Amino acid sequence: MAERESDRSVSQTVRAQLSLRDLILSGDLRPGERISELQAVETTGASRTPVRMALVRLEEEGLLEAIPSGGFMVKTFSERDVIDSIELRGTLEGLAARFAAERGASSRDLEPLKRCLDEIDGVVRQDPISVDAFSSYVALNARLHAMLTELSRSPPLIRQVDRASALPFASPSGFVMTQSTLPDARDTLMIAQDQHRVVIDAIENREGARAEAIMREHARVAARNLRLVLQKKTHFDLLPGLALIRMAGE
Amino acid sequence: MAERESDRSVSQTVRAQLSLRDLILSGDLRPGERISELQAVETTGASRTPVRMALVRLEEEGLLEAIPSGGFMVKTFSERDVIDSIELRGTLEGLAARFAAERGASSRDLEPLKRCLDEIDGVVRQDPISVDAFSSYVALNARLHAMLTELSRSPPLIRQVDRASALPFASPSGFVMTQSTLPDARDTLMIAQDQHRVVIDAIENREGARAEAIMREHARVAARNLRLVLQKKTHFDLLPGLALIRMAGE
DNA sequence: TGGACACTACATGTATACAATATCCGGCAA
DNA sequence: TTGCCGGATATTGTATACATGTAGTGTCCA
Repeated sequence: MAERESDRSVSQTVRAQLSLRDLILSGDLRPGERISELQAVETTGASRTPVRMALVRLEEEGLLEAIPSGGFMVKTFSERDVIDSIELRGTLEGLAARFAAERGASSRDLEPLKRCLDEIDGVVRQDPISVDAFSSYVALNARLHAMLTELSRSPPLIRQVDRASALPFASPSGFVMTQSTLPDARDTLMIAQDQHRVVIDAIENREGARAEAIMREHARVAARNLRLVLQKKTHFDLLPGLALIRMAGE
Repeated sequence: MAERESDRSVSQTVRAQLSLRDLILSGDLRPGERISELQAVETTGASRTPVRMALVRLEEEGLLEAIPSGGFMVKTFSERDVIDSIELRGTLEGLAARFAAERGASSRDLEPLKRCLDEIDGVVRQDPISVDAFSSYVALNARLHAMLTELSRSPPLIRQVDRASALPFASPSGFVMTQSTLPDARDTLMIAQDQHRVVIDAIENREGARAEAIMREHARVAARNLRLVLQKKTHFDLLPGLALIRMAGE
C-alpha cells in the first residue's frame, strides 16, 4: 500500500495502526494468524514501540484478539457474529434516536439532517444509480448516521455507537457498496432512505419508541444484505473485512 | 493501596493498570488532572513502557481521556453521563436477555442461574440485612448478571456489555453497597431480585420482548439509587469512582 | 504597562538494547 | 512407535536512552 503524503505529519503509532488495519481488512493477514511484531515492524516501517501501541488499539477496536501467552492474532468472525454486531449497532442507534426524541431536537438541530436527507434524495432519484452515486450515498449515509447519533447529546452513548460501528461490516454504510451490483439495489436504497425520513419525523414529534424501533429495523437492512452477499460469495472486494468472516463449514 | 501478593505473578502492564485504576477511582488523581507518565512511573514502580500501555488501556476503558497535544487526563462525568451509562448498560443487557429468550435456553443452561437465584433469596430473606450480606449480594448479583449475558451466546454482545459495565458506577452491582445504608434498602433488593426471577422466567418461556423490557427496567433501579446517593452527598466512599462525577454547579 | 517573542525546561513520542519466557524440534527412553 | 524431556531459537515483555514538540516563563520592546 502506497504511503500517503499526509501520513508524514501524523505519529508513527497512527501510521502503523492504519497500515496494519489495511493489512488485516484486506485479508493479507489471514484470520487466526498470529501477528509477529518484528514482521509488523518490517511492513510498517515504524519501530516496535509504536507497533505494539497500534496492536493494542486494534485489539480494542475488535480486529485483533490477545493470545494468552502473549501477542495478538487476527480475529475471525462467524456469520452469526456479524449479524449480532449489526443488531447491536442498530440497538445502540435506536437508543440514540430515542434519546434524541425524548430530549427534544429543535428545528435548528434538525435542519442539517434534513438537508442531508435532501441530498440523499437527489442521489436515489436517478435510475439506474451509477457507481459514483453509490459512493456519494455511502458518504452521505455515514454523515446522516453520525448526526443522528450526535442528536442524542450523550457522550457515553456516542462513544459506544462509534465502537460498535468500528468493524467495517457492522458500520451503517458497510454493505451499501456490496449491494450496488444487486438487481434491486435501488429499491433497497429507497427503503433505507424512507426509514431515514421516518426516524427524523419521529424525533421531531418526540415519538421515542417509534424512533427507536425504526432505527433497529433500519440496521436489519444491512443484515439482509450480508446474507445475500455471503450466499453469492461474490463482491468480497467491495467490503474490506469480509475476509475475516469464516463460513459455517470452514 | 497495599500491593497484593498475586500482583507479583502478573505483568508490569497489568500491575500498572490496576494501580492506576485504583488511584483514579479513589479520587487520588483528580478529575481533569493530567496524568504525568513520569509521576505514574514513580507511583507504580513499573517503567514507562508498561505505564504507557496501561494508560492506553485505561483510556479504552473510559477512565481516561486523550489530550490532543499528547498524554492523558482523568475523565470527568456529569450526572447525566452516569445515568446514560446505566441506561446503556441496561439496554445491552436487555438485548442479551432477548437473544437468550429467542435462541432458547435449555433447563440445563438455566440451572446454574436458578441456583444463584436461590442463593440471593437466602441473602435477601434476612431482615435486617447485615453488611456482610450486602457484600454477598454484590458478588451473587455480579455472577447472575454475567451468566445472563453469557446466555445470549453472542461474543460480540458479551464484549460490549463488559465494556459498558467497566465503569464502576455503570456496573450492575455498582450502587448496591451505597444503598446499604438507606432505610428501604431491603425493599429495593427484594424488587431487584423479583426482576431477576421474572427475566429468567421470560427467557425460559422464550418471551423475548418481556425479557428485554425487564432488564432495561432493572438497570433503572441503579439510576434511582444514583440520584439518592448524589442528593445525600454521602457514602461516597462506598462506590469507588463516585469521585469522578462532577455535580451540576461545579 | 501590556503584549509578543524567545528561551528553557519538561513531557511525550520513538528507537533499541536487554531479559524473560514460550515454542518448537530433536533425541532418548519406555 | 509414541511420549516425554531438554535445549536452542525466536518472540514478547521491560527498561532506558534519545529526539521532538509543547507549554510555561521571563525579558525586552512598543
